[in-house]
Order: sequence, then structure tokens, then C-alpha cells
Amino acid sequence: MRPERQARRRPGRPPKTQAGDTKSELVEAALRLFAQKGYTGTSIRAIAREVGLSESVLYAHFASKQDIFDAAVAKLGPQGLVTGRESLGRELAGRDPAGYVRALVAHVLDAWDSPSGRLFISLMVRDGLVHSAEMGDGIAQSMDELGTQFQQWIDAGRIPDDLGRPADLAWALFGPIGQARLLWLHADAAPEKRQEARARALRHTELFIRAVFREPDGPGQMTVEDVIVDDEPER
Amino acid sequence: MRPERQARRRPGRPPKTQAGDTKSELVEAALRLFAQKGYTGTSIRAIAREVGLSESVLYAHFASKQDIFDAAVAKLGPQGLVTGRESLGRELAGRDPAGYVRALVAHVLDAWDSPSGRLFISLMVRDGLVHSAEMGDGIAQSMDELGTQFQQWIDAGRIPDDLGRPADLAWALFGPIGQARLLWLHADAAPEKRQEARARALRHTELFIRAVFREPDGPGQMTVEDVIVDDEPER
DNA sequence: ATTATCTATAGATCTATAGATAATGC
DNA sequence: ATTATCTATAGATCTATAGATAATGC
Repeated sequence: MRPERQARRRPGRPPKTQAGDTKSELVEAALRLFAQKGYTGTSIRAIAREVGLSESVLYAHFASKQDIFDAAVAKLGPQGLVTGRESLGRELAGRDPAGYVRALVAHVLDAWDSPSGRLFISLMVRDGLVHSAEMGDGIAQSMDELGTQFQQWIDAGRIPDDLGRPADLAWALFGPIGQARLLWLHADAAPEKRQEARARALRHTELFIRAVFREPDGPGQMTVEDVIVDDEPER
Repeated sequence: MRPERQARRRPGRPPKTQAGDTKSELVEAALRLFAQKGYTGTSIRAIAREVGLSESVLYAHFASKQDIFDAAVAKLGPQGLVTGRESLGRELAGRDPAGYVRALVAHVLDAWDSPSGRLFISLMVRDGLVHSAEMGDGIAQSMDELGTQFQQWIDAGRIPDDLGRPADLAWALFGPIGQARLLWLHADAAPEKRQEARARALRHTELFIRAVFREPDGPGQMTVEDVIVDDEPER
């Protein structure tokens, strides 16, 4: 948003001193409004007004309203998914399961709770894109990919092999976190709600770790020792 | 939708034989369109056309566009939440944890996959109501209520007492199911996608049961027998 | 007389375009 | 000459209302 544009501008190209990066400002304003009010709820005029310009400027930069929307979506990129396992390579490599999952969740939460991450989810929601096939397929694929990691842990005996499919374990981990994102990590979310959402996601992560992973030895949720002490002390 | 209204109607009150329940038809058409295109994406005219009437009829039945929207929402009722534990009383009473959870999930899935349940989620999503405080608070409260049941199982030794808060267990159960609802149980979802979503939710339910509940005795995920056979055959 | 519809229309707002105006950069 | 803005406006569409018309129910 440019500072103070109340005073009606003169016609003609403005002097260099006043010029900002109009196109970027327009895309950013459009993003905020589309995320908040949806495509049909946002007018070209409203976008222009946000930036303090006349609505006809938009057509100097974009061919149509849809073109602005596309530019806004393109600016965000494909943030929707549980991405970044590749880019996290070094951080994740060699960690034990609990550490790996904690690092992955922390990474994803940072992305989802960022300004652009929150604009993204709001935009997807407001314009029905959460219901699009791409969204569903993308998430399902993302869970499949994460599933390969779970499979390795199953093979290594760190997860009981009869709990469920690897991709379903990924779903069990990220479903509740995704719900928290949807409900409380959107563009208009209050800081306290965001904090609560992150805390909730982290508690879920720990719950998941305790319920799913088997410790290689030492104390754990359901080691042989526990079972024997609890249920069959004299065996 | 009324049959065949292409032929332009005459002015004047139509004969009884042609009369349907106009108000209900309007609300239903409005619901479909609002769910599909959102509030601002749906015009009074479009609603009227769906029913085959002139747009001014809407103002004979409703005071304003907002009034129609409110009537549509009111018609659906508060379906958003994991409701019905009370109404399920008999079905749930006296079941063991696994049976209880299976029955509850089945009940919720039926509600969510019903026509009105799917209209509901689409409506909430399209108009940003999933981001409303009521939605978030309602779900959180719903999880707290279900948490009391988990607490009882913890007290009875059926769930390890160090897994997490009772409400977080409820969240771990319903988070993934809620995600499946959001992605694939909406108004426009294809039957195959809906089937897939239900299957996914049921697999998650079984995974949850295996990961969280401790059997009182008999065969189970991590009974003494299993552990001994797998890990320490000679003990 | 009342009710359920229609046609016609007002006034607002929407997207998009045409053409004017003034600063910039060659 | 080009660029970045403006004003003015066209034409479509939107919500809402006024007033006409014909069937119903008393």
C-alpha cells in the first residue's frame, strides 16, 4: 500500500519520485482481497483503490480480471502441499524417526504460518480450489511420498508392520495438522489463534510419535517390559 | 427443479395444477448455487432461473439476497460438527472402545456424505465460514466433548495415560477424517472420490484403533505374545 | 380481496476501453 | 516517442421495487 493517496492525483504520468513498483503492489493488493473476499467478491475497482490508483491502471498491466487472479496465484507458487522434504535433505538425513518427524512438521508449520502460506490457504478456500482435483490429488500424492519414508521405518522395525499402510500413517500425521491449518492459519487469523493452532499441531506430533514409533530399545510406550509389568508380572 | 419451464409463462397467478412449493424450491436452488459459486458468485437472477421463475418472485418470499442465504444456512442446521454422540446413545452405550469409535465414525461419515452434509461443507468453504470463529470454536468444543469419553478409557486402562490429552486424541481421530471430508465429500464430488474418501477415513479409524487402544486381554496389536514372538523368542 | 406470478424499470456497480495528460528517456 | 497515469464512458449485470395480471378462496 502506498502512503497517503487521498489527495486526487493529477492526470499524466507521475514524477519518478512518487513511482513505486505498481505491478507488484497491484498483485499484492489483489492477493489480499481475493483471499479475503473471493474472486467474485473482489472488484477491479477495489484492487485499484487499495493501491490508491484509478481502476483503469489495471488494464495497463493485466489483460483481464482473470489475468490478475492468475498472477496472484502464480506469485504464491504451489505452497499447498507438504513440500520440502527434498530441500530439507541435510536437516532430515540421519535423524531418528521422532527427530525426522519433528523437523518436518516444524518446517511445514513455518511455511503454512507464513504470510504467503496463510494467503494461499485463504485463496484456495475462498475460491473453492480446495475442492479442485489438483488439490486433492496433490495432497494424496504428497502423502504417498512421505509414505516411502514410513515404509523404511516399518522395514527397520521402528513402526509395527500391522498398523496400516505407509501413506495412511502420513495421513494420520498430517490430517490433524492440516485441519489446524485450515481453521486457524488463514489470512485473517488472530495471532492467538495461530499460536494455538501451532501448539495443537505440535501436541499432535508428539502424540503421533508416542503412538506409532517403537523405540529400538530403552523405555517406550509399549515395550516388552511395560507389557509384562502391567499385565503379566509373573510370566 | 420444476419440469420444463422454457415456454415463457403468462403473467398472473398460475393455476393450482402447476404450483409447487416455490419457497422450498428457491431455498434448495439457492443452496446449490451458493455452495457451488459462493455468495457473491450467485445472483438472484440465477436462483430464479434455476427454478424457472422470474427474479422478482424472490422478493415475494424473501426480504433480500442475504435473507435467502440465511434461509439456506438455516435449512441445513448446525451439521458441521462431530455431533450426535447424544442421539447415538443406545448404539454406543456399552460398546468397547473400538466398537464405539467405529460406530461414531460410521455415523459421522453418513452425515458428512449425505447431500445436505456435502452442501454444508461446500457452503462453509465457499463463503469463508470455515475460517469463522464459530466454526473453529465449535470443532474445538466438539473435540473436548469427545475427549471426556477418551478420558474414561484412559482411566480404565484402555488407553496409555501418557499418550496425550484426551481432546488431542479426539483431534488425532477426527483430523484426518475431517481432511477427507473437506477434500472429497463436497457438493460437487464425484462418486468415486467420495467412495475413496470414506475408505480412507475407515482405514484411518482402524489405524487409530490399533495405535491407541490397549486390549484388555486376548490378541492385539502389541500383546505380550506378539512382542515375544517377534523380538525375544527365547525369553 | 388475496395471492402468486409477471413485465418494466431505477439506480448502483461491474469489467473493459478510448482518449487525454504529463513525466521520462532518447 | 514512450510510458504511466488520469477522466469519461459504454454496455452488461446486479439488487430491488412498482405496478400489471390472472387464479384462488371467501
